[in-house]
Amino acid sequence: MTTTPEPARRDTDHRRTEIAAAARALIAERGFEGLRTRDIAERVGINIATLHYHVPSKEALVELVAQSLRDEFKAQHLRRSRDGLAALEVLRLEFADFRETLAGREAFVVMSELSERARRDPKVAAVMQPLQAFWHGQIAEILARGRADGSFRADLDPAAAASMVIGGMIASQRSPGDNLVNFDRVAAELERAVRNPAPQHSGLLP
Amino acid sequence: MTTTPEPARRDTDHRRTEIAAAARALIAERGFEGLRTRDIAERVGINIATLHYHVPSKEALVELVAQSLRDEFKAQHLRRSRDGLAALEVLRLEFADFRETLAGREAFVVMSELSERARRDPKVAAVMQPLQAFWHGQIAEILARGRADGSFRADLDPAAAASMVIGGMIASQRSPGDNLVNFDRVAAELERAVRNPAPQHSGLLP
DNA sequence: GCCATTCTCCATCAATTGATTGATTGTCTC
DNA sequence: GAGACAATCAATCAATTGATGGAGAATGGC
Repeated sequence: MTTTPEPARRDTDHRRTEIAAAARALIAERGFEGLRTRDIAERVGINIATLHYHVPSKEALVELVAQSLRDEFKAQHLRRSRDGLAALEVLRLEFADFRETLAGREAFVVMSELSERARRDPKVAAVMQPLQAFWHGQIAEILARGRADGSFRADLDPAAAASMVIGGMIASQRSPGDNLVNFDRVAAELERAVRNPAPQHSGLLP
Repeated sequence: MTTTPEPARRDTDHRRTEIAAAARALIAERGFEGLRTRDIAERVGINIATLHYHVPSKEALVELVAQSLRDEFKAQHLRRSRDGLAALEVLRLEFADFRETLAGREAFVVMSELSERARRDPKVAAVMQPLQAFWHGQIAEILARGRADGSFRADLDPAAAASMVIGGMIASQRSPGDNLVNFDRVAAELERAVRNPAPQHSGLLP
């Protein structure tokens, strides 16, 4: 790998992917404060100059990391088909998606870190904000559908409840103890929190 | 202030407070990545060497910031008396407390930043974790009380629901639009999410 | 008045860090 | 094989940054 010089072909995309992966790992370990271009280059097994050849600046590097995370979430979301499922079932798919991200740990930590950074880095915000808006919108839509078909509470505010759902999932990771166990408990509670306590019959209303 | 030399009395505590305040403001503006001891000293109006006289190292400085935030939250929590209030009323006090923190903006951002940093800085974790545990425990207790007296759902999981409440409050700040408006919407939704849809009469149960 | 203590600043260090320069190697095209 | 291009590295720069040493000024106790 490192000793045998790889074929000097046009693998800029490949190198950028490697760099993004190394950067993500380091961000997960030390946060943005501890992120050093040298460390990234070392982990990839290349010279700093080579790193700068593929990614011109640290700013561009952070943007690259944000994009790589966004692409991963997009791909993950598309992996599970939502066709013809009831609102509650789709909500459970969202839980499953997030649970999967949690299991890998790294992606979740990097996402938290990026969300924080997006507060003052417009380039990162430009990547993360649409992602978060999409996520929030998806869940709000699920909740609105469930409210309409009577499976969720009639007094549900879809947008506000979406924040509650997302926030609950994230906050479940701040408690001590096993991460996945905590998540499952909160997910179950979220389900009870949005379900209709007095579900309608499938028929019409007067 | 800067021209007139202040009386060189034993005001180390005062200086440390000033330093903590300046550090908090700078963390809110630029995050931990952008936190420079020189900038803090400049904002306080003292020399870097003087800063290091009062706070020996940057590590100690971060710890100081964490402590100052913890003390503020403690003081804020004690300001409102909870005596003799119903569970729902106490929950609303928690909402009011958080809303107050939000209005100041800085404390909320610094808290988020510190929570992130606590992940890999044991000294920060030692300050922040008990604080978060206390907050979570308080809310879980309120929820358990409300469940017991029938004002909250009977199938409530207090610990999980506490994560949901805290997470919802925090997540309300990630949505676009006015922060306080978003918070109020989510707080109202959280209230509906935990309330008992079929409240008992005030009498006994068989 | 004298001295210890506290607080402050000027000057400076040593290390770190993002970035660049110039040269080298291998591959593809013609 | 000559030229163009992609990819890589060793060496180095300039700026930043946390931290220190030593000296000066104000205060309080005696």
